[in-house]
Amino acid sequence: MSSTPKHKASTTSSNRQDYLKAILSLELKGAKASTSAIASKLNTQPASVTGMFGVLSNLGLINYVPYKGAELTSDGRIQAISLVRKHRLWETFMVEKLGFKWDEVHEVAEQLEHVDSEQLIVRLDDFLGFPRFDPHGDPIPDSSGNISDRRSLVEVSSIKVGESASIRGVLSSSDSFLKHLDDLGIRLGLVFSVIKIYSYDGSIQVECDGVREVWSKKLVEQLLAEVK
Amino acid sequence: MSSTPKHKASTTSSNRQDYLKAILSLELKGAKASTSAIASKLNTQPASVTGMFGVLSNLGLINYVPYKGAELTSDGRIQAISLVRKHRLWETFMVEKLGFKWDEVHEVAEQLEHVDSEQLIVRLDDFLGFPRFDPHGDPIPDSSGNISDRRSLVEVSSIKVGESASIRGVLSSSDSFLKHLDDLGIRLGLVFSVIKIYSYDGSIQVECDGVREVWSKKLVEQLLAEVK
DNA sequence: TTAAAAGATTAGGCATGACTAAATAATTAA
DNA sequence: TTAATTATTTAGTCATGCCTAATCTTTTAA
Ligand SMILES: [Mn+2]
Ligand SMILES: [Mn+2]
Ligand SMILES: [Mn+2]
Ligand SMILES: [Mn+2]
Repeated sequence: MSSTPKHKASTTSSNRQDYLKAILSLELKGAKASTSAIASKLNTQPASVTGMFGVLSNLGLINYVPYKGAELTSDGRIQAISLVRKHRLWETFMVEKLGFKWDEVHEVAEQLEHVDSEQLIVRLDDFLGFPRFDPHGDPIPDSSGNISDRRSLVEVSSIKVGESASIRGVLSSSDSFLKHLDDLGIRLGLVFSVIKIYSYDGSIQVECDGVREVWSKKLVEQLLAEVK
Repeated sequence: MSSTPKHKASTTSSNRQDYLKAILSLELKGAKASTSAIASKLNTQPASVTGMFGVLSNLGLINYVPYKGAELTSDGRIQAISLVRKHRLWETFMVEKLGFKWDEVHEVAEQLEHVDSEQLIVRLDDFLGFPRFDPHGDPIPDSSGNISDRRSLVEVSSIKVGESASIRGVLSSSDSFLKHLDDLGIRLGLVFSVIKIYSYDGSIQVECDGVREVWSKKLVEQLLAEVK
């Protein structure tokens, strides 16, 4: 039992961690981490971001030039990537082990990612079988911070006849879509092979567990898979 | 992604939750929640506790009379018990699913307990099979806040010949003790029956999975079990 | 090339919680 | 019953972060 400031004096508060993560996500998109961009991502005000940029800069986590935005230093990048790793592992845990839907886990992971324990993540990763992608198809950085390329996942609609693949993620999280997946028994990790492609309407015939089914074009355009 | 104050405006900050939990733990021991007692539990100063007592009192979570200490209101009690429930479920998760030792989980649970999601706990409880005791033998409050009596656990040393029981907790968390349990293959949930009690040295012969072993007096005095 | 618009920073505050030192109650011992 | 000791509260600060309004900079458009 201990009050908040004591919970293992982590180097960086959960607040600051979220800023680093927000900066990383912009950098990965090739966008500049301006105060207004970060403010809108974090639901805060540009003036507050300016203040935090000063703090993070003093901590050596970003390079900040007034009016020019922020860039992660290698220290800051390491922390941001570690946060992303935790976030995605927790999302995977919630979906794979606790039975949450793909669209229900983000907010909670946003909290869980800040739990400070190296061992917890090492063991969680192991428990989950070292997953490489989260339930949304986003890559999970490994313990050294390497992020595999999301592009190694493809839309199911682009898989060739005869190829086998496993479902790894989704591009939409609408209720109706997730419900439809449920109805069809399509879940993360499902292995299937493409038997036939119907050019008439873009639907495809697949085989899963020895059973053949047809998936519509609309469906397979929203599904991500890893080809074997 | 969102900055701390946004993480789902929980009614009570994690800080305040820890205060409520500290007060509960004193009340359960029949002790008074004085500012100095709470301060020492939370590693803070009595003056800080006085301040927080004012806040919690205004929120209707405690009754506070200056110089007389604090008492939980029924609202405060509900919140404190809910926190204890989360804490113990997370400890159980870490030990049973992630393979942590019994003495390694408290600090991390101290953080995890503050993750704010009703569903997360409902599903975690289910995933764990609705455990009634945590790895330390402490009862896990159910979702209505009922706490079963810890006294329904007994020291293994007090079990009669012919009775069956399952290991539910420990009274010590010393490294050497936990290591010894490991060596003997004694783990949470292990089912055994008492075959013989040796009055000479207080050791007992037990049968687990059809195999007979002898456990020393020192060992069985530190082990808690639930008799069938 | 300059004026308006958009973007960013500073200034001045506020809320939460913590800390130290000083003042005040409540206990305990004489 | 009084004096000393111990416990608690108050007063005055500090650090984090957030907010609004005002004041720059930088861009964009005339
Ligand atoms: Mn997410
Ligand atoms: Mn977060
Ligand atoms: Mn806690
Ligand atoms: Mn415990």
